[in-house]
Amino acid sequence: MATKRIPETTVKRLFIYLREVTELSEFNIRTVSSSELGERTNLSDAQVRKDLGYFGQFGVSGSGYNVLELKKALERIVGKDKRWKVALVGVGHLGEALLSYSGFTEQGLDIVSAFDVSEDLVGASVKGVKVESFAKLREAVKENGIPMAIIAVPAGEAQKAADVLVDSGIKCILNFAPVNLDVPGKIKVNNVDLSRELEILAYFLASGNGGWR
Amino acid sequence: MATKRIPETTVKRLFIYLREVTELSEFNIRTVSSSELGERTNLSDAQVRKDLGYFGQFGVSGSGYNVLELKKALERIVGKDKRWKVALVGVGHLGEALLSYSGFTEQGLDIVSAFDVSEDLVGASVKGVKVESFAKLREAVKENGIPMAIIAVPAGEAQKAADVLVDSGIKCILNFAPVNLDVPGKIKVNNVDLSRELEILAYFLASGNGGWR
DNA sequence: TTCAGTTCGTTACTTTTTTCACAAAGTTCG
DNA sequence: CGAACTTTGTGAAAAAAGTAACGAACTGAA
Repeated sequence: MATKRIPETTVKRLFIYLREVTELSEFNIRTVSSSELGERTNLSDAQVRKDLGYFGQFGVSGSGYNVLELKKALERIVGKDKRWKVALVGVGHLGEALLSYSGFTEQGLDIVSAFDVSEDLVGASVKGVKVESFAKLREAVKENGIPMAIIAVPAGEAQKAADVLVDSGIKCILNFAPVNLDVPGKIKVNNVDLSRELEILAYFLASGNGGWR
Repeated sequence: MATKRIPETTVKRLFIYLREVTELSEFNIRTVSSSELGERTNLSDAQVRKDLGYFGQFGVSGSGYNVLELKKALERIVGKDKRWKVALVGVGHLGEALLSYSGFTEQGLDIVSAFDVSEDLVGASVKGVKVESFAKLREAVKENGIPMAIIAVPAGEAQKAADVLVDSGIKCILNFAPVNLDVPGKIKVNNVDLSRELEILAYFLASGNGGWR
């Protein structure tokens, strides 16, 4: 493997593989081949082998991958042996849904504090997390060394939220607001635009819908 | 332009451009150059021109693109001149957040009916949309010719939901459940895995976090 | 009108990502 | 053990995506 650059597309797929081997392990399935894994994930066998190949040799010729071993290896690779603190900015409907979502905790991600501008919300406790005033965001992130944040505020407020987060020393941001955040290059931003995902589907419907995949 | 295949990456960016020109038009800005548009979206000017080039010639040498014209052209291209009916399957926290989200309506996407297995929810009205029994999903989608659906049910129920949707003649699915849905190839699926988006950020933190972008 | 300065549209080039293909390694079964 | 399979890991080939470069078109000022 040496020190080769890992494509981001590969990184994304690692989580898909991990999800799959986790499920296989729950069914006590011992081994899985690259083609089986590919079928289950709609990817080619070659893609699976190449992706895993970036990180070492996990397979056995003739029989495939040991499910438990691969699971452990992937967990180590993606950093699932650690837990991460996350700050949530914006406790509207989406923010609340994110707080309620068990998926984060299961994956080692703990939303440790939530912030909102609404005085009605501040002080309330949503799913065991106390909502604090937006004014305290900067200090809280700084003091607790929280490395990542979720922005779930309206589009108009998102840049302001990002500015405060950047100032507080945040490292990465998951942004749900439909705007392009302007942040320093060293900060990694991941954008999720809920309506755009549906709009893309509408585009395919509109454009004669024929032949994808 | 002729009949050239449009890369999906380009399609995704069209929505980013559209968002930007919409904002520019609200500020009564008349023209925008590919480099300005690129700066605002963190893309290269060449990228902008190339993407738009797939669909025709919208620019004027020496001055750039007419904002209003480009906006209209993009709206037509992405099908925003139409409205789309959407079915929502699963009215948990996330489903509720999606129903409350104004972004969909603004973008021409109308969640016209919602379905859930919980008897407590059925009959209730969430944001003006009546929650119906999951048992009625098939018929409702069929009768109303609803072309797309959102799956916002727990992972364990997602495949079942997808099966019913496929059977009812759905064309596209936006899937929030962290599973790979097994559906016929003619059905377009878009997956959004909320926790994975955060996990990817955690991966970058874990992996020495140096040098992206 | 002319000229210097912009900016597009497009083709050629570069880089990245995916797929192919096959030797080497491991398995299974008689 | 040996023969017939299976399956990996990995370079080489192909495809896709992104960048660079440049002629042509347009603008605006002198």
